[in-house]
Amino acid sequence: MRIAELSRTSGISIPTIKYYLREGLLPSGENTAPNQAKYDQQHLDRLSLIRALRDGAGLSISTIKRVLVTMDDYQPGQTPLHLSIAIRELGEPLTIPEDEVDAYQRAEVELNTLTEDLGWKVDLDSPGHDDAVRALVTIHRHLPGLITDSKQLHPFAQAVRQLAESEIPDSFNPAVDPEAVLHFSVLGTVLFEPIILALRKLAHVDRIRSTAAANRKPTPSP
Amino acid sequence: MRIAELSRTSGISIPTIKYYLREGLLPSGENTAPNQAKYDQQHLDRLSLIRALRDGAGLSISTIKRVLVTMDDYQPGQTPLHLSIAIRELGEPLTIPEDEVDAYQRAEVELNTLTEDLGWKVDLDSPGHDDAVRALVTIHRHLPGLITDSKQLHPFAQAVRQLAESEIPDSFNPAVDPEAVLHFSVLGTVLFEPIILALRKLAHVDRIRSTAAANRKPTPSP
DNA sequence: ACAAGTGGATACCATCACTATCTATAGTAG
DNA sequence: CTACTATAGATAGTGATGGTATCCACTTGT
Repeated sequence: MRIAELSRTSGISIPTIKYYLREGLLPSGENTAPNQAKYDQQHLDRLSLIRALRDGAGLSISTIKRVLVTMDDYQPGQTPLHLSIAIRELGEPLTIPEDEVDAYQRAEVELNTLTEDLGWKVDLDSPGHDDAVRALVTIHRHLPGLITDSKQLHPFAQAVRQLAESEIPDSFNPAVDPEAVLHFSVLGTVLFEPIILALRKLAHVDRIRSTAAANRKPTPSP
Repeated sequence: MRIAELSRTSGISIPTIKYYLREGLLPSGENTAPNQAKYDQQHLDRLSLIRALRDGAGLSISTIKRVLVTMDDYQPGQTPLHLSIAIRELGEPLTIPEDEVDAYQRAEVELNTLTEDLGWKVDLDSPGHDDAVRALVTIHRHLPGLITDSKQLHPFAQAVRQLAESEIPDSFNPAVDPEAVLHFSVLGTVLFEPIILALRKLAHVDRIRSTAAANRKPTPSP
């Protein structure tokens, strides 16, 4: 198909498609002449993936590019590691301002303690590691004293682990069609994020209403 | 204190402070002359809150403004409702493109079914409602057929509820210093979001490594 | 008296994610 | 063949965002 059809089918304007081509998010079509190229289903799929990453978690074009490049690196036979690497690219790489090295170091130690206490098999290269460190630093900066001991995070982290268990059942086996798993995992990681955050807010509301109702009855005369 | 000290203490440049003043995020200082004003601890607190909302969840200036304006509306005695309203402002208001009305309607029905099934006491005005609808629409668009029945989300939603329970203990009582609760709730909602998402990724890694290890042993000869 | 600091207004700037235009050429209907 | 539209690739422009920078007529501190 030619670019006009690609645009019509995907619902993305031609200038935008050209922009994605320039930025290296979309591979060029196969040239049939210096100013003619043909595109196929792969290009449609790629455009759909780009939009999903953008709409789902509002990823920037440069982050999407990193993810896609890593996904394209995939060679059959290297699944579990590669899957991690691709998902790690969803976060921004950690850059530590020189005047805050120790804040980051403390956060990193805190995170290591937490994951070791819980027995999680993760390491510094795992996706989420850098994001967690960054988030801990931000919390300590803006709510200092809230977390004085990483043990305080245990119930919280265990609840998040429950969440992960509900997403990845015991039967999960990445050996089945690794490429599909890669695609689905990246997309699932991103598309469920907003749902989690939204449901969390709803659960908070329910929780506050429930505890308020429960607290009202036992203490009718304060 | 004067603006130079406000800037030094908060670590935010004078032009940026003036920008926040212009945008209505920061109230003006008390004028002592046509070109002199004095600022106090409230302004420092406000600047810190602005940065927390920005750094924590990357909220836009306009969203932060909406949140702050709502928080400022607070009148003693109206806590639980007001708390909800302030937190609802953390999300973008829902605007439905006219050509997708039914996709949004279906998502809304799906969400209502889910919360009713689970017995959550929430309504259309609850914080998270609009975000959840938006997120469901995005999932259906990019992974059509993944969720055919809202019951599929039950384990997932229950896990999120566990999370909320770990954050809001049974003893939670908003009657104690409502203003502090408001401040803390808004900040907590935002600052824990990146931690949740990061820990989720780490939990995924652990889960995949664990299930991979478990699956390897029972099937030594495929 | 005078340098340094201030509030308020306005202009400017860099980044981001597109969007538009231009040119030389290719496909295509009559 | 002609006339027309479509195309690749290059370059330039746009609107929104989140600040910076400059200017002015003043105060303030010394």
